[in-house]
Amino acid sequence: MIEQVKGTRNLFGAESEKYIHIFNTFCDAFVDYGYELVELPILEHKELFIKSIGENSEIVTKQMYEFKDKGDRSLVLRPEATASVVRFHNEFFKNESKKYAYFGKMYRYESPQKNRYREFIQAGAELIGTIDDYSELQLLKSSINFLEKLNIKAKLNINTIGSIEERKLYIKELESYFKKNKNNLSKESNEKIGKNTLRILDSNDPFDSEIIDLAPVIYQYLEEDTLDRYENLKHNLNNENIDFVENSKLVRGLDYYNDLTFEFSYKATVLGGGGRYDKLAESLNLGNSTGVGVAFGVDRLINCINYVPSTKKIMLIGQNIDDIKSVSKKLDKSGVKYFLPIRKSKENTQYKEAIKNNVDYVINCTEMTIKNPKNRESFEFNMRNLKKLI
RNA sequence: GUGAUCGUAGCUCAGUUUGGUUAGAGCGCCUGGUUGUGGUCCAGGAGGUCGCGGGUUCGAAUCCCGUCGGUCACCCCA
Repeated sequence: MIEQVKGTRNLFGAESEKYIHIFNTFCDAFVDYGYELVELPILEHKELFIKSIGENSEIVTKQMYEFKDKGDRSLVLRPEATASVVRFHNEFFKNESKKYAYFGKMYRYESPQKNRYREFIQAGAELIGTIDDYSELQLLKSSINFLEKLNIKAKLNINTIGSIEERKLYIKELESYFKKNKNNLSKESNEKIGKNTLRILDSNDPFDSEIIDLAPVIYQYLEEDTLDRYENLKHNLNNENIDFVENSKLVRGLDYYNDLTFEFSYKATVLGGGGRYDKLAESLNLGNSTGVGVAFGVDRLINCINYVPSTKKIMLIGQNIDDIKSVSKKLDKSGVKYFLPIRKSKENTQYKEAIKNNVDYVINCTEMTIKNPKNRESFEFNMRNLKKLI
């Protein structure tokens, strides 16, 4: 038997219903509020991610699906979309400021487990061009609105990681601190010293916790301007009554962020995150647009929400096509949607099919009756009776 | 990349310890009948390369090796 590719997912039944609901909710929260939906290619040049995410990042060194096409181009399946959106923006709207929304598949070659797939879906939003603190605020507000519409009470964690220069300084200090204490750090963390020093802060090995707790905090290495901007954001959030937790150890996996970084988590799961990326366009040689963005893991949202569709399901049954046709014509005219039996099987079989599909009303097109299979109520079929029920 | 665990019918699983006719069950599916305040009941039927490949053996679902896939954890992340 041909098995499915490792780390891919088939969304079906209740899961695909959730998928539709999440997409619709995403459009309600972002697209309907002026974020323009952009459907970008899954294939991109490898270079785009090396120059944006960072040469030494885990994603670039280990996790990209890459190959040469027949024209000898080095292509990859996109591991994330922010760099693509920045590429798109600067290709077509270089001197403008715009808001974007995207919803699509991403690919990372990792070992799959709960809430982590090799082919996964991200829903994200980006504000690109000349942006400011108000841009950050509204992105966070839209994100919270999105999660609330999905009935998720997520926790917002925020942090500032300063400019790239400030961060360099901090990393240097952190590196020498960790080197001094390397005997009290786990093997994994030791391997990261010098290569991925910041990421050590993220370690959840209890052995590391003491050293990490006593590590120098980034805020000591930031310029007054940077801290002012951060204070300003916190002020704005408070002003909007948005709950957040400040976490000086919040370090995100992509190199291009500066100043603001944030994450939305629910229980132990990170549902989404993002931040500011003012130098991303520059590092791609695409100009000097600034930006801020968020991305949500749609698979994680699917795994986390409870959702029962609220529209009533109706199914028509009957063995005579003409009978069904006359009823369906009336429903079509009123814009009422319905299921049809998969074939002209016997009535009892069709009735069972309706029950299996969990429909709310069955219309028997031969008897011209409406039946509720849950409580066995029966009504004469006409549009007035039906409208009363749905 | 590392580790644990699983893989037999569409689904849930028994059978693997101790190798032995033609590999089973329940549910589901199909056909016919029954019921018609319709989900019941009866009869019949379809459906399996026992994940895949190799090895040991007279003989492998069963033992050994490899591999692919699922689940989970580490790592990392959304």
